[in-house]
Amino acid sequence: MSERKDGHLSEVPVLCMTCDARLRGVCGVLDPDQLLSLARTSSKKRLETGAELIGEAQAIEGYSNILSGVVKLTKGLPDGREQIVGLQFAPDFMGRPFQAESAITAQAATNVVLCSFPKRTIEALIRQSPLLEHFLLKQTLRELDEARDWMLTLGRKNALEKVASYLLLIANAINPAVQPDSQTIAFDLPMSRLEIADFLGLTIETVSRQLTKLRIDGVIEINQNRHVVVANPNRLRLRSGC
Amino acid sequence: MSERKDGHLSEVPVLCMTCDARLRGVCGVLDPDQLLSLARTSSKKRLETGAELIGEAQAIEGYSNILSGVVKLTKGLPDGREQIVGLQFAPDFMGRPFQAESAITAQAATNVVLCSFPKRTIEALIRQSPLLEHFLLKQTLRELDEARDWMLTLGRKNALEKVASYLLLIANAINPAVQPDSQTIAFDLPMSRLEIADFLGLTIETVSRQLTKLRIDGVIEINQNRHVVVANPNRLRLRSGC
DNA sequence: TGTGTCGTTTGATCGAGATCACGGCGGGGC
DNA sequence: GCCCCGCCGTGATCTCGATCAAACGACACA
Repeated sequence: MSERKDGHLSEVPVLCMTCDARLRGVCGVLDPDQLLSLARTSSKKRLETGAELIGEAQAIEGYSNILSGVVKLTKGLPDGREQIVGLQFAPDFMGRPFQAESAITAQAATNVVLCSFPKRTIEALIRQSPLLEHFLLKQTLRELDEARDWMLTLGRKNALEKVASYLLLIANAINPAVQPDSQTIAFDLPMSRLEIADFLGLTIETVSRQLTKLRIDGVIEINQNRHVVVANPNRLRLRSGC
Repeated sequence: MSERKDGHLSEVPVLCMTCDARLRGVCGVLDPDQLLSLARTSSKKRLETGAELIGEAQAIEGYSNILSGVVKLTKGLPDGREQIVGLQFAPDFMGRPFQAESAITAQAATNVVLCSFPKRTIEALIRQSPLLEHFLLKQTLRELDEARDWMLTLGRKNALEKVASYLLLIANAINPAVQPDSQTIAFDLPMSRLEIADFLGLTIETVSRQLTKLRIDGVIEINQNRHVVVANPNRLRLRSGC
């Protein structure tokens, strides 16, 4: 298994032979029998924006490969306050092994296509295949690193730095081909202002104002609310606090 | 391997035969040869409060079992702002497999005793022993859950809720014997006001004021700055936002 | 062409927590 | 004893982001 520069695994274990070309046949983690049993139980699903994959305290029924789109993981307080605690992009593998019920809500932030498997099948495979467990450990460690990075942002950055950090994060996640530092990047925001606010621990008004500030300062361009152009990513990095 | 109610593993793989009785000989994860090679390379270390185990961007040289004390994991911004992104208590296993250099700083928050092993030894063992990797996956998943819980606190709770949440977290971590919900608990804070502030994304003044508020409201007692008595944990829970 | 809704922006005001300032307490060295 | 220094508490003030309020643009639909 090789790694991309950003730490994502570029070759994920094949978890479904019916998945798209990028995932098909890449990895020798599973033997043909195992692949077959997976393929028999897997199913491709399309989710509309906003669809809930699983809610807090619900029983965990399966695991999924994200084939396209963005899934947000959220936690809420009883009074309705919400915090996004993680984002998952293709080709992430989603699921929480060894646990009966979910501690978080998973929801489609964009239209999402995923390939999902029953809990039992995956857990049986984990027991059989140390390589699969190794893969899961690496992905979990990466998610932990990302979560800790984000804790620094949530706890210690101001609103402008948070928004700048968010734009850089999305740019990297969506555009995995690593550019030289100062090259123009353009991308569509996969989330609404409310979702960005819930990710950053801010309100929509503050997010909007900081985006406007970055626009007026000439750091970014925004078209039709969602399309962002960053002429010089270094100027953005300067405003991200690190 | 069995789990305590709070999700910690009560029986960790033996990683050192010279460690204290609680850790010695508990687990069949490693075979006698492996144990022997570990014992040969392991060393017991005592660290004073404030001692740094590893710094950001430093090469990772080893792994450790915490035998006693509390270790804080921090990330900093270039201008000096700091955020604690994790706390580790005995008998946690500390280390970041599969990575050449550390993304965080690890520092003793109290006096700490640990049993440490060279990187090469542990990584060789991981390659040999799927059970050890399984153990690491479970611990990493637990740390990820804890990090995400804390992201909700950092992003969406106010100062009073943060301090109340912190007290509950410490009470549980230090006093792993699970009490009935409403029984009096008492413990020593393992961290200074500055460290608490760096954990909560607040300033020392705000931490101090919220502790005073809880004291005046009769929710907690504080003696000699560090010793805390919570007569009715439910009253604290009510103020923690969840 | 109006009319509704939803997501967003912008303006005005408020307030929680940061910042600045100072004083108290306790432990260690001499 | 005295002084010093690190940690802590508290008061006064300021500021950033929340809150409240209104309007705008895009789109759907009649």
